Amino acid sequence: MARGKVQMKRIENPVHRQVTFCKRRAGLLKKAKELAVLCDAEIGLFIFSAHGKLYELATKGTMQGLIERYLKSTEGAEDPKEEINMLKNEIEVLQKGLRTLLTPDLVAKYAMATIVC
Amino acid sequence: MARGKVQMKRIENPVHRQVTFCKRRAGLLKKAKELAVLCDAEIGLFIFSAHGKLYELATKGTMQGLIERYLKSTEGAEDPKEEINMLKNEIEVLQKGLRTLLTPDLVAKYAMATIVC
DNA sequence: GACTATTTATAAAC
DNA sequence: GTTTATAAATAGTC
Repeated sequence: MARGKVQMKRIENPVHRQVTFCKRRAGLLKKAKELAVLCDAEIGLFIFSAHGKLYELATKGTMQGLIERYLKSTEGAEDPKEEINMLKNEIEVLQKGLRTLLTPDLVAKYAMATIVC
Repeated sequence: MARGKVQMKRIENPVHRQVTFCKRRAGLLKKAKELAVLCDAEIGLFIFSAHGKLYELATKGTMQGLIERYLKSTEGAEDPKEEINMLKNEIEVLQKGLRTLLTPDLVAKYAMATIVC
């Protein structure tokens, strides 16, 4: 994001990857706290490093408490909801990829604009 | 963050709060995905809006799977003795670092030798 | 682990 | 939802 765009793929250089992990992890935790404070939300966030180390944030109470709330709010429709969300995510990713390749006339030609229901 | 700094407290205007919630929630989810991809991390993130609506992201597998991993990695680590020992070790390391910097007369002057209980 | 040049995120205003 | 001016995050560097 600075002094050069970043490619959205795994950083291969282990030193660069570790440095970026530290910086962005700190940034992510900060943003999560800010969202919770500014907008009165409750956030549970946990990050496993590639080597298995855990970093966590629970903006209210304990992570266990938030996890219980999460499980309660999802119980009853777990599997279908999970699958639907994963499929929606995949569609989103594919569509973003498509948009970068398609010119407006190609879109018109193949009517790709209606790819989404 | 733009056209004016933001005060780190709950946004009182409900419209502003809702708009900010949508924008920042999207930003937070994006940042989490980026961290996972760039640094080969696994992230579980769930957000309850002030009104109880759930937004979630699991960068690998399902949130249930990540929660299980989280619970495993934290179980057993709650032993107070374990944490006390780790903190004592850290203090020892820091003190050794200090001693390499302090000359005897500085130690005498500030009585740093008694910094630990 | 501090310093910029840049990119990104986003608050306010449409 | 789009735009735009500005604040924040951060990639590369030392």
